[in-house]
Amino acid sequence: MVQIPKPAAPPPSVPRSVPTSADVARLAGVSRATVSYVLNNTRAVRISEPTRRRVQEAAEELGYVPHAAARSLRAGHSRTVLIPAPSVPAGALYGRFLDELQGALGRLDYTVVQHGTAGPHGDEAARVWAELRPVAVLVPGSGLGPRGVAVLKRSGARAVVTLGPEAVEGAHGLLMDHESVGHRAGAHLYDRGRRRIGVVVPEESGLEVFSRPRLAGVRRALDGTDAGVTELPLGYDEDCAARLAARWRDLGLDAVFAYNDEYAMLLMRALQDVDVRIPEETAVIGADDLMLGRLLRPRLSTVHIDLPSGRDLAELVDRAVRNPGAPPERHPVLGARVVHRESS
Amino acid sequence: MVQIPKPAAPPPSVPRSVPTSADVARLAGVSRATVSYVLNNTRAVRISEPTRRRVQEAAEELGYVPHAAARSLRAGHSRTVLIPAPSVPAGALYGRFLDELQGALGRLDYTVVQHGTAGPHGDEAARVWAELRPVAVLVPGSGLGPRGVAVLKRSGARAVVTLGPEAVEGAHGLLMDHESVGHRAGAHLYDRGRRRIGVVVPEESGLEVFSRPRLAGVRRALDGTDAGVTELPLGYDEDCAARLAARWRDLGLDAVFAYNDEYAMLLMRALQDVDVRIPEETAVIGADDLMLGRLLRPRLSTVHIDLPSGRDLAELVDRAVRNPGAPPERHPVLGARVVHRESS
DNA sequence: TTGAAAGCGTTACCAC
DNA sequence: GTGGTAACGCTTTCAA
Repeated sequence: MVQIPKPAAPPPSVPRSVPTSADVARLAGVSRATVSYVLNNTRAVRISEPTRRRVQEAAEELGYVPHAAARSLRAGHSRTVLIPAPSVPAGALYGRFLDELQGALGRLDYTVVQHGTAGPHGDEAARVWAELRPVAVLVPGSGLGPRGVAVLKRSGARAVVTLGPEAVEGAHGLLMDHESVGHRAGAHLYDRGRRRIGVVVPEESGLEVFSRPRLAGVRRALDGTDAGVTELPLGYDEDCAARLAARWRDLGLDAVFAYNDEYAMLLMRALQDVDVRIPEETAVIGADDLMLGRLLRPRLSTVHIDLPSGRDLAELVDRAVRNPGAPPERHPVLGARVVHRESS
Repeated sequence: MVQIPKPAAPPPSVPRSVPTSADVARLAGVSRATVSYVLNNTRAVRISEPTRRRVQEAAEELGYVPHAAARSLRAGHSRTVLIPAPSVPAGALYGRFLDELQGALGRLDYTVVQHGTAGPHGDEAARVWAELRPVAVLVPGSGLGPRGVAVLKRSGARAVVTLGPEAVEGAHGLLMDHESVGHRAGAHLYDRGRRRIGVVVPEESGLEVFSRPRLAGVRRALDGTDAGVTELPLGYDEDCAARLAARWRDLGLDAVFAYNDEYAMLLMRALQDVDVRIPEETAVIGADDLMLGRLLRPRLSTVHIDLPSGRDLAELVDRAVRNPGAPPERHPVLGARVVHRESS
């Protein structure tokens, strides 16, 4: 059979295939090099104005769009910052933070890509991420170990930043100190004279990364005092909350740290429905300082967490990319502080 | 100066560059082709077990990870579904929907990429998206016109699906019928005997796409009746809400459709703070049927919106990718219905 | 000022 | 069974 090297004359009315720079060159009557020069505004080479125009018109007419993969393959690097989508429905706080971060990275000329990892987790997922050859990877939550970091770095990632509670070897870290969130909450309740303190632990899987250190923080705050801590598993669901509220008086608690503001709202409502007076009978404190806490009655006390601005984190990434040899930066995210309102 | 073609012996302790399949082949003592066969489990070719093993061990040792860009460049297509991050802080409803969709697409073996477009909007942005050569693009909100769709299709996107309120030429569409959301709310309030109806219109920019049709829907519901509609601009902010509440009695309204549950909560609280009785004095209804509405007192009436499941949308995408010639599917998202609780 | 050609990492088609 | 080789789309030296 004869192999036809190229379809002789593809009817111009049906441009089935995606136009390439070669097509543009052909139409403009120049070489592919010239097309590249014109479309990238290469300063080192001067192209005559008429040629320039012909190329631009040809590109326009064909609807030519450069192929990012081919470009970065040739260049040997990309400016893609990969942010795996958290496997856990993260809170509203994280959502806002992410938006801000995306904007800031965009302004530094990075392309932000959020990758929804369907299957594998942790170090498994790192291999998938590495296939995309990002220049930097920002990993929320925990789950990535030193092995995963190594995989990413070996495949060209110049910066790996974890946003989880603990530092990972080889990676920069924004260390969310959830333990101190719990500590602040526990100390606050203790100072207000509470001694039998409940701590809500969400039943939703994946949230343990945050809830465990928060619980530990409360424990540490009350360690060596006459106060006791009771763990309260709770699903994010009206029924679960109602069931917990139903046995509230048997629990004999005088305060509760409700993991975050959303769980606090859920629990507070359930308690009010069974006539537990807040804060007289039971004090309630949440965390994250969401708007909704201010709208509740009584107004919800909360632990405000000072996340770094998206700009700060974007600059950390940029710094790390520019200087990949530098030792990992570890930024403890401080600034957890109690906002005392009416519920405690 | 003499150009050295290849560094003679890069010290194996410092593998500075990213390992390629050629490196694996070299280490295993086979050709690149064989490496490809082994690592991709190519059925058509049988590779001897010892060779197989050698290749796998070499890949393991080098920490080889295939280069997705090179692969899809060679293959001529990718399985990337691009979802631009909405320029607007979308609500919690959309967030959950997106999570579900990501999972469903992942299960169909697509790679979901959320692209945070920093700068340009609409058809401008389409060019940037097209550079990534996605097999499908899912555009939330409006802003993409027929030109943008054409750009995407010409650069190889086999499916473009818009999630906005109106159909776009050439694109499949999940038509969020926000007009009928407003219509349902308006009709409900009218049926409850309300005649002077306020409609909250968020001041946050970008939300007009949703708020305008919702307002129009209320207007249509009350058209030709003795009821009147008052537009109420409101920023998502306690102060704005307080200012609006302060002049509430001057407005003389007996009902309000608060755009969505979050704005409803904000406004309801502000009204209660100035002793406007709900629902006696003013009925309040929101939209989106968020959990928080059930937790408010009085319980918040709302318009529940039946979004298609992530699985449904994933299947629409898959169908469209498999059969790009098919005419655009237009799915009106129906199922807006009032959930009557206590606030109206 | 423009063109020819090499090469980025991968895979598929043919020979051996 | 295994190994060359070409090609995907792009940029960039080098040469004309």
